[in-house]
Amino acid sequence: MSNKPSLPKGTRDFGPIEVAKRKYILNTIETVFKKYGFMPIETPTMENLSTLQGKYGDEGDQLLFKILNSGDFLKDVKDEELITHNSKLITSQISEKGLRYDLTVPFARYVVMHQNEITFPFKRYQMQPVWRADRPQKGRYREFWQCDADVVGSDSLLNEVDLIQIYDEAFVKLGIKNYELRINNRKILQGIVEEIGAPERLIDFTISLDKIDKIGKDEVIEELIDKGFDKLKLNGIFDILFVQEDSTIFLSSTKPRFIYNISLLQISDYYKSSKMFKEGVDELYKIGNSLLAVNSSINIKMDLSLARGLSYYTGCIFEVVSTEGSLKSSIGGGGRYDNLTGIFGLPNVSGVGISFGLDRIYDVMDELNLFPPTITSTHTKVLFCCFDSASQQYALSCLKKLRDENIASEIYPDLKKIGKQLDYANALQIPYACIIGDNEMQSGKLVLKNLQSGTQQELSIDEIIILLHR
RNA sequence: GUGGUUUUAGCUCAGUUGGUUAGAGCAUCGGUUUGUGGUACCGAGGGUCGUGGGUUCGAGCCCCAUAAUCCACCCCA
Repeated sequence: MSNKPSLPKGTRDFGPIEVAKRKYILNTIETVFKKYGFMPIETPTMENLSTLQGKYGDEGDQLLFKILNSGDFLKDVKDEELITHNSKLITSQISEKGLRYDLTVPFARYVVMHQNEITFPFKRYQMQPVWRADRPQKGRYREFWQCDADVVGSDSLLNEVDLIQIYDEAFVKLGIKNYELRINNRKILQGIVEEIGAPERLIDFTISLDKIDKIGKDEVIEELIDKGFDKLKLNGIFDILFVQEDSTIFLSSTKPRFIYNISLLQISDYYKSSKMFKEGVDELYKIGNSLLAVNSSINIKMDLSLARGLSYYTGCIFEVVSTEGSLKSSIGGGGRYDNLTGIFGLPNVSGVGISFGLDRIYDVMDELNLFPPTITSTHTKVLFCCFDSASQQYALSCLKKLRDENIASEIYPDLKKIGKQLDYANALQIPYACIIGDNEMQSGKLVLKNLQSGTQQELSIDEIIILLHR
């Protein structure tokens, strides 16, 4: 038992049943993506660090997994630089590539590189793993899958409306009925920080704001003052931000009904004086009206304290949380980004997208027992169990016939006792066993045993095929 | 980056104030039953108790260090 193998921190193996469950989620989401007109692409696991860095904020940059250059990677590092122990300086010289941190930035890179082949607006979906050098904990992994749907090359808010419906449709299909979709608009927050005279400090502001549920209004104000925000100007803000309680969009339990009360926002001074603030509010208002038009029963809630960490968002932002179960962190998120392709040299192409967090969705569904019981590790319908090598030979032609009929089947390869062979079928939840020995070979009638009911009957192979096709 | 938790059989965990040969359940394999599984019964294999030091006549248990793990914060899917 020396040298026990282990996995890198934050990574996991997936056995047959886990893979089956994960594929169930992926297929469900993919079906919805396709239904709304999205097309699949895939991008490489690794990207140039220059593509990834500077897109996710300082925090994100630190969480990038970097790939050591091949060969003599220290060749060009000068001795005096090594002595400085300046990791940032040296890292940039010994690492040029990194593992993708999300699917949005690689997608923006893809759009720029393939802009001449793409018909805009381009609606793509992408389901691939991403990597973050985070410290693992509940619902947090270093390797996890995201399922993204994005539209680029269209400013229309109908895209937001479509994406919101995709969220709802997918989660309902998966059985996650108790979820909450929170929506906000970065323009509103941007308008606020501009009005309080700190237009460059949106992220700083929102990070503190995000804690309002946890630590309360007073603490947030205190933290913002500590960060150097103007105390007097801050006071006015929270009158507006507390409007979030009244501006919840929800459906009454009896009759579908939108309540989208932004009247308090509209009369606020910010709404009159800040163009940015007004735009953000108007966008949310339009989205709400469109959702009303599709008579959607979506549980969506406007939450002005929703911030989201990724720095590339500029418009609407979304976040999805399961309100049932022990996992409190988000199982989906997204938003509009106006300048992401601009960074790569293709300006004036706005994009908006959403992401499903496969692994967290799995955790929620597993805890709440939302997977259909029909998901099993094997697809095998029939296991051939034979008494001797002669009947094994005989079984081979039967096996072939079933497989030709697309009936998943297999033969137990070893000549063990029938009981052991049936144990194998039970362990794998194979529904039928076909038992063959001397008697069966002579009569041509095989014993087909239903392993759930325990009943068995003698049938020809053709009769078996008919029975299994039902 | 900060704080805490846990670490004993393949898995989940017991293990008393420090005292002979470290246990259970599940899983695996074999048998009861050589043409029929799930239940039941019997049996077997499998552990330098995370690692390295220390205290002691004696350490799974006490002390120090270290690693891994999970959880919380930060941040995020």
